[in-house]
Amino acid sequence: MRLRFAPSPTGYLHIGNARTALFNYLLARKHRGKFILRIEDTDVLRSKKEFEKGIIEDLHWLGIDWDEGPEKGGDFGPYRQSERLKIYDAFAKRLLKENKAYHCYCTKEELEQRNKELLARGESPRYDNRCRNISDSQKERYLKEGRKPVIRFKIPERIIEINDLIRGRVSFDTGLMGDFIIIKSDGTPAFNFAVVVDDILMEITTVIRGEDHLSNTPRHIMLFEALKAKIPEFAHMAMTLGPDGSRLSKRHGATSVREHRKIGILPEALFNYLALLGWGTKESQELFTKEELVKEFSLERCKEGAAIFDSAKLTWMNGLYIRKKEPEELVELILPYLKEKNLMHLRGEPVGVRFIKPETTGVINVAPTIDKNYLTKIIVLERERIKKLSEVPDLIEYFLTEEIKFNVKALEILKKPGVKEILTSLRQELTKLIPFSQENLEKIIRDWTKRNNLKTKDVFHPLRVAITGRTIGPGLFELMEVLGKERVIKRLKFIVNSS
RNA sequence: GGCCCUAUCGUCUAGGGGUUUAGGACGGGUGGUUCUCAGCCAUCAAGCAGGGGUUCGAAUCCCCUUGGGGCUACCA
Repeated sequence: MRLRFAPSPTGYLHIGNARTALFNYLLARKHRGKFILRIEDTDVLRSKKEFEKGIIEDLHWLGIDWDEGPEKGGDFGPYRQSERLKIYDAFAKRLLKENKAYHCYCTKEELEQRNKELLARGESPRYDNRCRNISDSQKERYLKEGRKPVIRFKIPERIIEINDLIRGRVSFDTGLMGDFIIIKSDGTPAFNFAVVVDDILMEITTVIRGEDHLSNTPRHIMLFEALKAKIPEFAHMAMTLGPDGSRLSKRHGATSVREHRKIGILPEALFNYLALLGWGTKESQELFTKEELVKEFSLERCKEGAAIFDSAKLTWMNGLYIRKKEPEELVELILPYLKEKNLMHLRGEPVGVRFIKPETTGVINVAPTIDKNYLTKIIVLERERIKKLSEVPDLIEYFLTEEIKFNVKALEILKKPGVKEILTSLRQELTKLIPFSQENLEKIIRDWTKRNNLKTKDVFHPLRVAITGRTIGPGLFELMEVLGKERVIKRLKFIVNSS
């Protein structure tokens, strides 16, 4: 079994394409077949090397690997269509010779004009095959005019039936189609031709692709037949839609794998989530490891209807995977985000984290160095609140800056009558405390609260706000222990002394 | 316009003629745990697009309508 994923490097890896790649990958691995990456870069204008690189990186990041491909090599290469131009040319010549294709001299403008007229008359816009039997003199005249011909495939009129692995029998009447272009006037192959030639030569046995290619499949089948090649099996998977049910596009937010990676979605989460889009098990299982998916996946269980990409569910799943990670690993994953927000400063090995003032620009105001140990402790406290890695800097900022910011709600709480007195008294109590441990803190603060006939709520909350600047966060005592005596006292002092 | 695909809670889905008062998950509501948030636990609301058939019986099979998507490009 040989499967392939054939992206066009005209942009970064789209979520929908990533899902196509994933399904191909899963099936290939399940059946211990070969998975091939082929770059369809015949659109010279839009294709960019940078995107090819990006797609390869993103696939790897997602956890998808392949057996043959442009960087990897293989016995069926080259795997970049731009490097196979001679091959397409030879196949086109063969069709020409066998009278299964012909040169067409119509210009883009002429075609456009004719289609417009057809449409105006209420007829179907399509090529009228007029160059099929063009005379030699006419041909010469066109050539003299400087027209560059395209090569069109001569469509045999008949009914073509596809036995799609996902949607069953689908039939098309080729009599309704016009002869289509296989070689463009610049000599490069049209998509419909290049795919077929490549799938033949790369001995692809199963083609899994998006439903947008279903209507192209009869054209492909005609070409396979004309070239006397074995026709592969086809499976057309339903499209991935945006929240409003239209095609997933930029206006729906993050649509590329890269963007998701950037906002801190874990590859395992995206992998798992994507698999669930248009596929599911009898048990409606939600969480799968890669190995489980390879084992469980099947085309028979793919849904025919399109699926809407739900980022809320992805986010939920991401939180789940984050909570499953070891704190040490999470710290490593978070480092780039902290760096980006200027919340840490990397220096040599091992990586050290230093305090800096949040609004520092230019010269970094060096503060006490803290290490990954400290970060790990922080992450342990905050882990269950993390949904995306990009949220972490904001979540843990008050652990990493000397001066903390107070939000509006926090300020309101600090302004309440009696709060300052409570904090003043509490500060004295805490100054004496050794060791500054969670257990110790809880005991002494609870005792103090009881002794003063106060409700825990009226003590704990202001205390939290005073030392973190915010009303939400991890458990108060564990938070205080991690923050450390020095910082806690300093922050309390700041509040108490301010008017 | 023509052709093709498609349709179960807001979303992802289970269901493939009777076992279904249509199950699970996300999201939402409520309650509990708790200084807060998150998490966890409990709980609630929410759906077979509409209309015809077939059948003793239909979410499940067929047809039509409607909605959505795709192809109809010298894009892929």
